[in-house]
Amino acid sequence: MKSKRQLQKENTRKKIIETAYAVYSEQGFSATTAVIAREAGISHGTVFVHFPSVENLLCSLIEEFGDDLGLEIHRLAETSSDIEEFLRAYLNVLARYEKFYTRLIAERSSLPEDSQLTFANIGSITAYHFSQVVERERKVQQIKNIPIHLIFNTWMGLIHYYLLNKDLFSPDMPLLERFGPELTAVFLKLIKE
Amino acid sequence: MKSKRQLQKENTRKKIIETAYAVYSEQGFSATTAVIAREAGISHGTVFVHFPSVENLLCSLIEEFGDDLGLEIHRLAETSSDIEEFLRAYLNVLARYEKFYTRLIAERSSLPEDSQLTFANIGSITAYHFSQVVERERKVQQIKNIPIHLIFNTWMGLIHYYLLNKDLFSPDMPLLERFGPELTAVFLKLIKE
DNA sequence: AATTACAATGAGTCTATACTCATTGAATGG
DNA sequence: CCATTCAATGAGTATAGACTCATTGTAATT
Repeated sequence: MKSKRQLQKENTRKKIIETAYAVYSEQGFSATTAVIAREAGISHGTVFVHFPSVENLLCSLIEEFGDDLGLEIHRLAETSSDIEEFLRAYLNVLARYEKFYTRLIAERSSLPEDSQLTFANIGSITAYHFSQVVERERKVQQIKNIPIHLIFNTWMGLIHYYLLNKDLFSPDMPLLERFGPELTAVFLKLIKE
Repeated sequence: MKSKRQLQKENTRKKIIETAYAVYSEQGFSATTAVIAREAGISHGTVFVHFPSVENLLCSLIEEFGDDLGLEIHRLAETSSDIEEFLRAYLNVLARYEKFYTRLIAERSSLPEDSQLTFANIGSITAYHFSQVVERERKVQQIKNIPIHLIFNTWMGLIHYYLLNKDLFSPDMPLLERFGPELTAVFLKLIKE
């Protein structure tokens, strides 16, 4: 049985994580603890009651995010019947996290090393499931004779390039909503014989 | 006729630009003016005699870099006989600036707005010449019926993705030297019928 | 009811780094 | 040869932002 205090503490921790997620999504990772505390409606010092450092907060946040995203991608890889369906579904999931994900890829190099590693895991998981789906597809359809990791990297490169240049391509609406279908179609056209 | 003083001043300015270029290439743009001054063998205050702010120094630096790179790409677009030759030559030029260029794309979002705009110009110039070369090629060879800007963005996405993940793909040697030819070959295979 | 534990507070400390400016000494010009 | 200019200096200032800790008030325990 959880005491009132424990519950309160957990709530506060959750509140910080949620607020940090929202604030970082909007302002990027240079947002300060002061802003997060204000938005969360708590005092500045409280952040450090729950997390020993911003670095630690950030890492917890990315870990949680990675677990979520990884889980969804895993599910997609199992349920999708072909590569087209998988790519579409993948972009739909990514679209839900678009702002945060875009911040991650845009500012990755300025994150603490721990956070970078945690984020790199998300990449590995995605690569793994992507490869599975393509291998399955190869038995059914003609896909160009190109190493699978290069096919994957072309896909990720294309999606990341668009996300990173959202200001250029789709300044006024979510990028994946605007360009997801077109990018999927073009990518499929490229990899097929 | 230039006085000894003018020469001295120009030299110091050049020295600062060169040193900043080298330091930023190695350490990223979070490198401090203190480090640049030390490496340049001048005192800290001198930096601010020549540039009103780090922001201004950075912008001058990127402008100069962009002019160089733009000029070379322009030349390549005119001299290359086909797309394969152009892409090869393009990567060779980029390889000379690899470290700095990679820092730019990795840390772009944390640069001051001026610098981001200056850098965006480099992208436009590249896109323009790239398109020219592909249009020329289209008359000679079968290239998939895909809008040219998407072909360009796929190429840039692929190259940037590899540069941004250099640690993963080629931690111990320049990335473009290691992967340039392979990436060119795969890209050409993708866009041809 | 009294005592203890502890989540939360927020004013205050510490550090990093951009930027300033009075001073210096060499180059320039009359 | 003296006066003036100005590039260069580097100790000093200002600011931002992470992190601390003595204090507070409420929940838990006795």
